Amino acid sequence: MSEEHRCEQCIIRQFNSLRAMSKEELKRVSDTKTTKSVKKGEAIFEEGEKLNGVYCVRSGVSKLSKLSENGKDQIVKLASKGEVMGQRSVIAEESTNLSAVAVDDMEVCFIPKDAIVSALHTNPNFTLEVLRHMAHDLKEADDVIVNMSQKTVKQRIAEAFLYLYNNFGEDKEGYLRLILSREDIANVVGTATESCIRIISEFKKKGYLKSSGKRLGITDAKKLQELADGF
Amino acid sequence: MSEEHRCEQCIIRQFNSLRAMSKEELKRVSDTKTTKSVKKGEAIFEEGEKLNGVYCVRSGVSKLSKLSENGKDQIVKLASKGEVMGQRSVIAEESTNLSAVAVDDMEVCFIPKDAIVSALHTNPNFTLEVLRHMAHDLKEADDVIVNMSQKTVKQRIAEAFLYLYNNFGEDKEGYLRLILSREDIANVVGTATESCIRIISEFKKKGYLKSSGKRLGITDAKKLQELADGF
DNA sequence: TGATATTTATGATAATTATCAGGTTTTGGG
DNA sequence: CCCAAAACCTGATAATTATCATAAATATCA
Repeated sequence: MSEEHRCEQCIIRQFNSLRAMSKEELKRVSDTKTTKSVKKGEAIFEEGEKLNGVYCVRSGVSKLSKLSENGKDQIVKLASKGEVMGQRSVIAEESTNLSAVAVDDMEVCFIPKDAIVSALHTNPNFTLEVLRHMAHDLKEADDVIVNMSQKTVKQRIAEAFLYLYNNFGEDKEGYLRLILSREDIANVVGTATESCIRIISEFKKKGYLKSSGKRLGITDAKKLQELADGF
Repeated sequence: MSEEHRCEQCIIRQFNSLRAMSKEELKRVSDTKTTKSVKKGEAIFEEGEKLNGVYCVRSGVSKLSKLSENGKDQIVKLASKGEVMGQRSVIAEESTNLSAVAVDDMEVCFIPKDAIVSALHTNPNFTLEVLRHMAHDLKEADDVIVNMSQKTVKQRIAEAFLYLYNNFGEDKEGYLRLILSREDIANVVGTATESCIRIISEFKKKGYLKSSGKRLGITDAKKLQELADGF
């Protein structure tokens, strides 16, 4: 299975910190990694687990979420092609605070921690690259905090659709490529599923969104943007 | 001014990533750093600025906040002794997304970026140490996101007081050492100032909090904890 | 110290959002 | 293809929170 792809040739790598690795380091990663298929809805890892490595997404999308006491999931991030999941846990040598569940059918590479950790100790370029990524993630997290506390649910939902459009694009008929359930959207935005459904219906009536089957598409991005910005 | 303290002897350093620096690197930091007093209410840097270095807090507390469109500040973090501010901006070579304003009278050391950046490129231990700190901050940020979206204002205020107690302690009479205005507390919690005041009044009536002048103290930590956890 | 500004407080009301309860539609597996 | 399960939808209502208005207490400083 691990003969299928060599990391050295993997294009995915260009998108993440692994590109800062040396030939030798990459070889080691490639020799120890395993590729894994994950069906839609399956978990890759669960909150509280100790991870023995990181997961590099080859295809598909995973939701990273955290359960709260009241039983609701808060989706903190959607990880897709090229993103590495579980870094934080490996770096800080703690158990994960997030669960990763496949939103799509996925292909992920599991890279045992040893190869990562030893590179972190010896290759400052790699470490710095990981650090840059994490700095970026932290900035994004700050933005999310501000949005959560200062914007209304309606604004946050408008923003979520623009996010889905910008990060995952749309198909030829103008429907968002990433298909999320209303419940998942609610969990991204941090609201009740019913409230989310109600607002999506409203947006459809007003002509900002369209739907066909389970697919949703944006029909008036400008209006959504205005809404998200608070007019 | 920079002769006042040598970083090599500075105890503060033990609390942050600088402890992973070599003797030579520290010497360079110490030679280029400047110490600065900041009066309560003064800004250390403002959102959008490009930082030419980082600020290491020697004493006092600073709020790191972000302005939202509606004119409200969201406080994302309170930085105190030993914490380094502005790292993210320097590492990612972007302008800051946060403003830093003194909550107390403060003493901070400004460390020009060159000394930091060159250490990041050559000393993997230092880079890794910074990375570990950032991984920790990111985990905390995720927790904040979940709290913001899943907990009520009342729960978040209860939590905020426990946070203030755990991180800054109390004086001999049992009042919180860090004195924040109701508005600042509201901005930490992400709510309207009036709502914050109302809930603090309620907590005082119920005997969870006490106040004297501008000081506030916890009188029933257990109840606050139960409240924060949702009974 | 007294005048002024700021902060804290509280009431009334409106807006937002969650919850509960019942539907309908859609989907996926046998 | 059919049937159960899941997802989606809508209404009624309750709970939470924001907003506006106004007053009292406190801090600041000339």
